[in-house]
Amino acid sequence: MITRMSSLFLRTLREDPADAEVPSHRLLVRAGYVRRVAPGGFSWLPLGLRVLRNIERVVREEMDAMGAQEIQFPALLPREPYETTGRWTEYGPNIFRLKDRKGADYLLGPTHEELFALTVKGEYSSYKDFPVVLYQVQTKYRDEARPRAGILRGREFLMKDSYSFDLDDAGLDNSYRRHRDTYIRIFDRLGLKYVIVSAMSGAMGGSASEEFLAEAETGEDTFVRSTGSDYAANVEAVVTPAPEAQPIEGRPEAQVHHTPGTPTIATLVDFLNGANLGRTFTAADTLKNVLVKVREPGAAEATLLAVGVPGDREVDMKRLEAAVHPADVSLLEESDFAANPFLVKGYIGPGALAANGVRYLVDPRVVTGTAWVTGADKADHHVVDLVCGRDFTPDGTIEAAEVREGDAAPDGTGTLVTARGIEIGHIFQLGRKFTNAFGVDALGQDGKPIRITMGSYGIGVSRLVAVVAEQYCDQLGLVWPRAIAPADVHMVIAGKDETVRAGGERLATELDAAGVRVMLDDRTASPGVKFADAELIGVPTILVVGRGLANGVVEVKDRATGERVEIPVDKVVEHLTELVRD
RNA sequence: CGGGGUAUGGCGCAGUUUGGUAGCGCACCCGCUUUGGGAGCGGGGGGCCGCCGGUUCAAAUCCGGCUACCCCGACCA
Repeated sequence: MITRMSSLFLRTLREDPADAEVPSHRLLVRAGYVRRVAPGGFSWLPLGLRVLRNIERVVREEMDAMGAQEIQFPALLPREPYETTGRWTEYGPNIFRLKDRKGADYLLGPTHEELFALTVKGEYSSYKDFPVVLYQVQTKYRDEARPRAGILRGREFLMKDSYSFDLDDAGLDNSYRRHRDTYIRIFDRLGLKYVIVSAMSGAMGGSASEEFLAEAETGEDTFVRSTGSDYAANVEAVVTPAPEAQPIEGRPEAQVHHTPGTPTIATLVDFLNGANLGRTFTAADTLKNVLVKVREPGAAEATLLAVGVPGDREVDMKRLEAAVHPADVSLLEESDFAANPFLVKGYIGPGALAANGVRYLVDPRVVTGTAWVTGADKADHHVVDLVCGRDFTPDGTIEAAEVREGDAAPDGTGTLVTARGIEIGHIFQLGRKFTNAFGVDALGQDGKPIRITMGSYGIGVSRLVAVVAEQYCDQLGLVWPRAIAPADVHMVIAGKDETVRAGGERLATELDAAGVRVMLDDRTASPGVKFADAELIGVPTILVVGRGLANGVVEVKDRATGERVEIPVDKVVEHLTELVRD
């Protein structure tokens, strides 16, 4: 195919759009790939649509290769199935709802688990039909509170979502594994730098959910990686290595000290170090007990939960929430302290918690035999050398302490460093939540119904355009990987000389005949404009046909490396055909 | 929802303090020249200055109200 820039629906911008911050947004707008229509809503212009379609093609090829079958649901959906699963309410303000002329409720699909489950229920009913994997590439709608960063987070976006249906857990594991392998192939073909992180804490089951995060400074997700291995995880999923339990014998007795004016860890440590106790204390020697209220879904009342973490660390609310999911967490208010007088603010200790039946979960570093400085449940008093397993016994451990750079990696290979990423894929063993809601069964060999188990798997297709742009760009513009580039070769005709123009045209025709996708800059603009646009647009190979033609050579420039070589005209088709094939 | 900012031609901006017939660059159209790194000269088209109301002889500019958008945070996967 030859794309003539003289008639291509394209206008590049010399300046950055004022409202674009992140590189992908800036460049995709400047290079004329997308235009903003509404907050979180973009139109795809010819070049952008090509890249989007190319990414779709890669996704479809790999999904088809794993045996998934493509179907397509409407984006406009009736309320009822979402009412059945409770998500009409659960989604809150995050879905677009609308009414038809009769007043019936509809929504614009944010995701389609309900429809897939219902469709399988409607068509299949024998164990012989399973397993089956269905997918669609569909426009999704979410009423994001704050769309941002161009097409990285929009309110309308293109997503590939697939769903597996299996008879048993082993089948689900297998479907999950196959999706994981397929996703790796897709993201590798797109040339992305990414990590696979566990999306849930260990307590909820290891491989039940993983996220694919593309590395990008502009990413919204923080994850950690090990300096010594491939280990990577969401901060919420980091498992703290527990130290060995220590012998209790020989530990000094616990002693209560009068520690006036020490409601914070810093003031306490200062006080202890000035109290002639014969040793030096640090914040890590103290045990900070933070009280929260936890409300289980559907429960009317919240219950108290005490979380004990080493005093040198904050409680990370996101980690705490992930650890108690699906329950809600909230901080205590003054009225809660008033209602529970045994909670002495700033001086809460394990003693009062146990005496009053408050569930007490501690950081995994708090193991049997470790000694702590903590609250004595009395204003201005702390207890020193309170030994875990002797003087107090927690109800269990919880991953709630903040994760910091330099912490030991859970796999013991090195230390953790933090990085930022953009979620590009998510694979998830859903289990029977939706099949239970709709009663999706298959009749087994023995004539008894088998409840089907589901997996759900998503790829943000439109987001990938921006993610690739984010990872492949430089000062001058975009630099597309060949697999998804809008063309293979961007030919700049430099000069108005009629023989140069004719030579370029002839070459373009030959390249086209050889199966090379050519973007032909046949505009009358000056050479500087054409070179700048070629670099901005980011086709992987730039071919300059100009003054060299008189000597029988043209120039081939690699957009990524900037490297340029002169090639004899009669060799250029062969040369470029090889390049494209690689 | 909290904090900050912005709103003037397709894009990027000045003009608002101190009210007086809306301007610059890019892009676009015409002519001549130019053609290997965002050309030059000349001529031209295009704007209810976000919206509503007020003050005034006169409002982009002053006053009141509203709305939209951007950024940070909260929220969201």
